[in-house]
Amino acid sequence: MKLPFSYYQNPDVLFLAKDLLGKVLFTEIDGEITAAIIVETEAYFGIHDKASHAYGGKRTERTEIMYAQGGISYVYLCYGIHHLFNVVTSIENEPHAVLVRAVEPLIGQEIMELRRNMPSTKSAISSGPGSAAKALGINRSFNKKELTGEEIWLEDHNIRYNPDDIIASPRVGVAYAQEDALLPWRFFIKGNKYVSKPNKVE
DNA sequence: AATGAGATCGTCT
DNA sequence: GACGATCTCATTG
Repeated sequence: MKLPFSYYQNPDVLFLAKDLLGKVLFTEIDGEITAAIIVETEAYFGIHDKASHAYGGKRTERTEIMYAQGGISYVYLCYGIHHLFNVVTSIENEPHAVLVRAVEPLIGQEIMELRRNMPSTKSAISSGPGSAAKALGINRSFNKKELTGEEIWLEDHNIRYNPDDIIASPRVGVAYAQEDALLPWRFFIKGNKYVSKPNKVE
């Protein structure tokens, strides 16, 4: 059930960003399990991607984890408020990553409702990278965790989408990346209500 | 429905 | 000292 470490070693981050759609992201915190289906992702293409924190081969204390081999989490604080969860992918020294931008609550919805202070029927409960992470209880302490561990992991529940229902569009909030901001490296499930607002076209 | 501003802090220059 | 891979709420731009 749990996705094996080898799954994340795939060097094709664009493939993985699409393939992660439909996979189920679990967290266990103080014995409380929550899980949600990934319905929106973005690929960050290592050192050649102006939108990536690792652009140009930049290595800092924060970005170092992106250079690890795939199968580790990269969680960082954005705008001083939100924790954004990424899946580090590919081989060592190839700092590819996939940002999880939206999830559909599956297990432990009552717990997510408490964390987000809203009913799980509202799409805003886990729409957008900051909200999705918060619904699953992901904060900075989840940085650099093995995704095959006991605190955070992914499972394949055999949820499959029709290729026609997977939409590719430009990534959100990366205007500073100039021409790379136009690359269609955001992937989401057509019609899924938890997909985040920007450019939500069908 | 759309727009705008404020919140808030770790990281890097 | 400046700046975000954002979200929410208030206003009506």
